[in-house]
Amino acid sequence: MDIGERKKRILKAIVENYVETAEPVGSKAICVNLGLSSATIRNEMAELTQMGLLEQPHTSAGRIPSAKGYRIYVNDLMNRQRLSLEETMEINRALNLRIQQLDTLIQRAGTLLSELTSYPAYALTQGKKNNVINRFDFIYVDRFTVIVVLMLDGDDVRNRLMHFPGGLDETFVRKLSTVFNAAFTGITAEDIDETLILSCERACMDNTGVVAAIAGFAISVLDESSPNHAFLSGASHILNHPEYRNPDRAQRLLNYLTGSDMLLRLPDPDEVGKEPKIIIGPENVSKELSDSSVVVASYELGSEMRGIIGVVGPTRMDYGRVAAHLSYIARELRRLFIGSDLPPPPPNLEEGKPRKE
Amino acid sequence: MDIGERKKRILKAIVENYVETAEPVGSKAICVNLGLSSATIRNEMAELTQMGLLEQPHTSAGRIPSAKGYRIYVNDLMNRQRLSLEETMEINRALNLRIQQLDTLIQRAGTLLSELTSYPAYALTQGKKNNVINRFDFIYVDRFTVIVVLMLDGDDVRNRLMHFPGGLDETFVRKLSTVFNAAFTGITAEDIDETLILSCERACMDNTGVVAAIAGFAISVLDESSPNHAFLSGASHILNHPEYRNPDRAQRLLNYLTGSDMLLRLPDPDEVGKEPKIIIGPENVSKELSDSSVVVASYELGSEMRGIIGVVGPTRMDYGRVAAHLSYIARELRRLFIGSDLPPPPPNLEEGKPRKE
DNA sequence: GGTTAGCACTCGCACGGCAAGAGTGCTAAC
DNA sequence: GTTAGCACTCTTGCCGTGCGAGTGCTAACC
Repeated sequence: MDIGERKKRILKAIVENYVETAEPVGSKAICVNLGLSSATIRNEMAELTQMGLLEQPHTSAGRIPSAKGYRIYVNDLMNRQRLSLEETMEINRALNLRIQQLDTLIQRAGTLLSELTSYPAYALTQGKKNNVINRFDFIYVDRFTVIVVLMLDGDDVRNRLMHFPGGLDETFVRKLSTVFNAAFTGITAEDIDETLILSCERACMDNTGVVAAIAGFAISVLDESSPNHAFLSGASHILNHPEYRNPDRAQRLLNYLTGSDMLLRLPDPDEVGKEPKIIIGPENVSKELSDSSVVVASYELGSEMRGIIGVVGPTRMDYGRVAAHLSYIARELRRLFIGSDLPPPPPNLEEGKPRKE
Repeated sequence: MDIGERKKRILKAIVENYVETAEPVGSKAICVNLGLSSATIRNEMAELTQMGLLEQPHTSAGRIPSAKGYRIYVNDLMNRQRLSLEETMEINRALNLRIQQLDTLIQRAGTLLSELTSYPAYALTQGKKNNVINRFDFIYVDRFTVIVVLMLDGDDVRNRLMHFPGGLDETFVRKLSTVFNAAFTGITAEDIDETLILSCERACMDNTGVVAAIAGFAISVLDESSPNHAFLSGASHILNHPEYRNPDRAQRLLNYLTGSDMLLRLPDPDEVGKEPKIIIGPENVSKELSDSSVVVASYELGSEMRGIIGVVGPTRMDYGRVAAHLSYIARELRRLFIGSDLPPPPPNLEEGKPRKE
């Protein structure tokens, strides 16, 4: 859409004024900044309204930007903001704490994003599907107890302590190790069936269900090893914004955000670039968000984990500010991961050597 | 406090009417049910007000129960409610799904409680502090990679895959195993200090930091092994209740409930019995809850995990109904745990043998 | 003496009218 | 093309009013 230079300046002024005040913007409010009389602005406003970039709540009120107006603002008019030194310092400080779990890091990033922007933030982790078993190890604890250690693709390691009231001896456990490593490595959940388990039982000469129990553990690990989590932070922030002073509207959004199927509705990391993507009001696919906006970016932590992180707020959102924060946090996540002296493939979500700090 | 029989009946009627309608209760509203004239009720009401069991928002309004009034209602007057068959069935259905993680089970119980009562529910898990190491095992993967498996008290097992770019051979790993099992078992986080690590390094003849890295892992496991989690469900339910239609008040409670220090402020399971404990308005220690009530019970899942589960809502809460639900869910959690054919000490949060279903 | 009918009184609340203020669209002059 | 001026519209806050719910008190009643 090609609109004149002056119209752009007016639209920009209206958006920024409205974002700040949450009140419809009248012609007088912006005429001083633009060096034009209010009448001129009114004429332009009328045209911008005709073009669908502005809306008028009622005849004698000022204008507010439409979704289309925001879109043009975001695409062409918005100043790319940079964070102040203090802000970047704050982010660094909050994220650089010794983090044990990648999950926790992401959750903290979400909380931080929410605190900095005063909007609810969500962070989605999408664990890599390490659905291939690389090796089995069995630790013989005592006659009734064995620890089964399963190594998966992506250097993920899982264990389970298992009790077998029937008792078993070390020779049998060694046998188990041989058999399972031969039969169960390089396979996926679908490959494990009755036949495979039966053949293992025969190979181990087991009729006590030990083999079946271990196979069950393997299946459950393969099944659960796409640990998608969604973290929501600062949901109550929406109550600060006048558009959600209406409790019903606030509740609708809150319900949507905390709904159990949230995970399914979040965009796929593939669809979201590393740079913040801004989705304005009706551009959202889910109608519950049709009067809210979303700013979202994807992150990737090595081969281990990826996901998206973003904020949700009213369409009247300070997109520039939010995008700047989000962009910085996403970049920082990446840097933290690559820049840390983690060994390249991070062992089981934690670092292998103490980190220098 | 000894109040007359008739006053009790009146108080009970007022509480129940108020819980239902959320409106101050006038003398006429309850006179038919009690078979007394409104004037008589008025006289009694005046006395109950004098005694501090009722309150009057303003002169020409009805009465609402005071915190003291609720307390007497809860202690003496409330009918113990039982759940309907459908309700118990619903609970059973929701909880009996195949649960992999105890954490998930508790979280689901919280969500269920929230859905059934229409109040926010929180569930706190307080993992047993297994802060003693029982044994070390080392699995030699390749020249640069070792999996360290740590067995803790309470049959908890942790592992970590570690990369050592310097490389190490199998003999050295066996040495590590001997040394660590000798020096590091039966100790707590405080026992691990520079001296201990140095002596291990000497014993292993290690100057590459491998020993230090493994000790670091041990410390981090000991530190983090009190996995307390707090789950909050259905927070947005509060917006349904007229007392929280005021967004500021709603936000205050929401902020409190989602605040990061929530864990610290929840009562200790020891202080809470298995039967629902009802804490009314100002009886709450934290002033943020002074106009809200809490109904809470503790649960215990074997030696593995315990915690509390409860709901938060306005003082005008249907205590009988909430207590009935909470009581049933807490009992069901216990039954699920004991009744399942988990081996008595459940191995690492999961079952050791496939469960019959 | 406890209970009840009656009545005056209080107070919150919803309603309607009114004035003020903000903002517009249009016209005419620059 | 720009701007000053003006009539018009519409919201908002305010005030007074009437209504209704509910009370407290008194006097009669059982």
